[in-house]
Amino acid sequence: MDRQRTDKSGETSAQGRPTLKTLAFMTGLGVTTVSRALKDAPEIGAETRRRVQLVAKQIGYRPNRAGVRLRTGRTNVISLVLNTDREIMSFVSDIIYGVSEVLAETPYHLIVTPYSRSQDPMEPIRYLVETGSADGVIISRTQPNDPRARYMLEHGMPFATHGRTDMGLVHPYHDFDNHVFAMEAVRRLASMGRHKLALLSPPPGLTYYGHTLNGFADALSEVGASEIPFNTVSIDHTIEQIRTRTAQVMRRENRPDGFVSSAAAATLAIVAGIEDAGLKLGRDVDVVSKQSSDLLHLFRPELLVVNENFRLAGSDLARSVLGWIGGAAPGSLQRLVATGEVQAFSPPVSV
Amino acid sequence: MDRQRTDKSGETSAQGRPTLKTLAFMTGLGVTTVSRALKDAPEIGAETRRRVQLVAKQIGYRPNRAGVRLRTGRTNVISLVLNTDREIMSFVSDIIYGVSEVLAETPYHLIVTPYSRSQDPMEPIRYLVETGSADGVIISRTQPNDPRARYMLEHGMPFATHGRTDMGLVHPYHDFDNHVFAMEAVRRLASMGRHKLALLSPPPGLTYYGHTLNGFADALSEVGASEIPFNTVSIDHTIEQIRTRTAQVMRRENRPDGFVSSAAAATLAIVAGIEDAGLKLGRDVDVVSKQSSDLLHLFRPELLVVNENFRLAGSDLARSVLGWIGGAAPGSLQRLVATGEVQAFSPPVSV
DNA sequence: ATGGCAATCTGTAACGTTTCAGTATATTGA
DNA sequence: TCAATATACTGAAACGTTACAGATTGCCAT
Repeated sequence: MDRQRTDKSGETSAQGRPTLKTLAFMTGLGVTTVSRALKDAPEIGAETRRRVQLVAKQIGYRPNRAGVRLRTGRTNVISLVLNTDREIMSFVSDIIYGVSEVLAETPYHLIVTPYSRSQDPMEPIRYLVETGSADGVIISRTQPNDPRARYMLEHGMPFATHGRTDMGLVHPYHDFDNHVFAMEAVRRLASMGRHKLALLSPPPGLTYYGHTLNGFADALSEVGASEIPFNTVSIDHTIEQIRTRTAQVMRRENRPDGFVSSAAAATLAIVAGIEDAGLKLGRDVDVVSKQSSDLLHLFRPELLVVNENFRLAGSDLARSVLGWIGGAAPGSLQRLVATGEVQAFSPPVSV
Repeated sequence: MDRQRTDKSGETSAQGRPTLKTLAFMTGLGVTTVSRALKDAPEIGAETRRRVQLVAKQIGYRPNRAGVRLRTGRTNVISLVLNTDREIMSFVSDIIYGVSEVLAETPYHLIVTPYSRSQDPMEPIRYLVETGSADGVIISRTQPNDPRARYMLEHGMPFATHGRTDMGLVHPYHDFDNHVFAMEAVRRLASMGRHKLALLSPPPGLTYYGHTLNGFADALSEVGASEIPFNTVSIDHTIEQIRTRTAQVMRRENRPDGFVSSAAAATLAIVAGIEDAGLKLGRDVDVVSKQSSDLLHLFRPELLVVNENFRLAGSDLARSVLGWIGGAAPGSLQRLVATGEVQAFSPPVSV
């Protein structure tokens, strides 16, 4: 049995939603004419065009996505590829909101394609490309030599990355300037008299790990501060791991008097570790942290923060992919966001 | 020009991905036979079936979604409808992870359908139903008399709600027992000698607002405690609003000595407000809060918490919608999750 | 007049799938 | 032996869309 009762003439009987055939019947034109009239094709008379569009609006015609997709191969879908087991207190929702915001004005749908710990990160990408399930893809956790970017470039799938790559290939990206972030953080700590600094870095392997490390190192030598190694943990470790590791290092003789943290959740753990060791934030040690929502000052007003806007990242990434799909040069769709200044919430305690 | 070069026989030339026609050509069968063999139809010979399935696996055949969708009307899509401007420190990512987790094992894709402050919450629902863009829908921010649920029920769109409705209609839901949560919270506070309690409630209008209020009231009378009105704010208000309102109420003579908070982010604001008023958590006042990730004890170890698992909610909701689509009785797909016990992280200070 | 041409419009086919209505062959019952 | 029937398979049509290759009309230059 057929699920829809549409008679040959295209007259919708009761339930079926209108199709081109319906419009053709109502206007007395052929479906081809209707189709072209709706997309403002040049060889359609001005009056016919207006008439068709009016009727279409009146009866609430919406093109059938499956029909378009089958015929043209265009899916009107953007896929956001997400790792589902990193990042607590996650920025993921912000990115999704940002992407949604942009796609809402377009015929595009957002589909979320997950992959997990156990999987090859290439798997969802291959799936999307092979099945042609999306017109464009957004990926995060970008690596300097990212096989996903290379693969999509080779296969002509438009995409945008959250974070840059570093393999001489040109593609849209949105990135936060973590080099400058780390430098500003170090400078700020130095200006407060902190000169033995530890860095809680992003996970090694991701591009911004390098950016952060370089910025940190550059600023250290600029201000003449020294590094206390803290590289056995990264922001990908659990809260507990970071906390105990921080407590350990804070109990040592040569302990840091300043921390730079690349993520808000991790900062909670660092502070907890500091206090576990019997030390006090703002007196014995200062911490500069990135945050994506304005909450850390509630946690400890002594914290110094730099804001990273993931919602902006999301909308920017969405616009970039759409731009590439629309024919723009991928090289023109790259954006490096400048770090805002380091913000304090309580007056600094003199050391 | 056609985007794909597939000759009449179905032999894929280079780039095109295999279709039923390809399989038909390779096996020497008709497309109908191949189609039926792949879905284990009874009138296909056992050997043929195995042969077709083998070849299909070998060449990596995947049914074309647009083809299936056009022909059958099935989209293989579940839509998660989200409000994009509530909830900082949002549980949204957890729900998405939970849903993804379940859908990953199925042919279903997850599409995120947003709506914002300015829009009618019915709009995305109508869109989904009218365009048939999804086989099932998940909604949150459920109301006792929810027009979205009613509409989808009337139009035969399977769905599941995060939170219950209360209009005598039966549909799948996943809900956290906020009645019990509020009761346990009050009991715990009372057991610590706190008897003037304030409730930071969910936004009025949502179903669990009522559940929470009732649980709070029931327990108040049970333990003989009294309520300090705190209903000019809800967890939907901004951090700043909650903070200043808390500080106000804490400066009054008849101030609360205990808070029950329905959301973790709001709890940060409550504590900030308490401290703004020069009072101390654990000494002057205790706070019981729900949280969805295990972070509040880092914020203030004196906080008392109850965990709500949104990832579980997501996977549960996904399973429910799939179940309904698959023909299960909607009434059998309802789940009320019991509240875990109130957890403390530091020994209670005697009052 | 006639051929050419621009301006509008139209029918057909195809995208990949599933369903309907068969067809061909082998098997059974009388 | 012949018809009835079960088994295994098949072609055609349809879902809604767009691209291709016309078709029709009127108008102008020759």
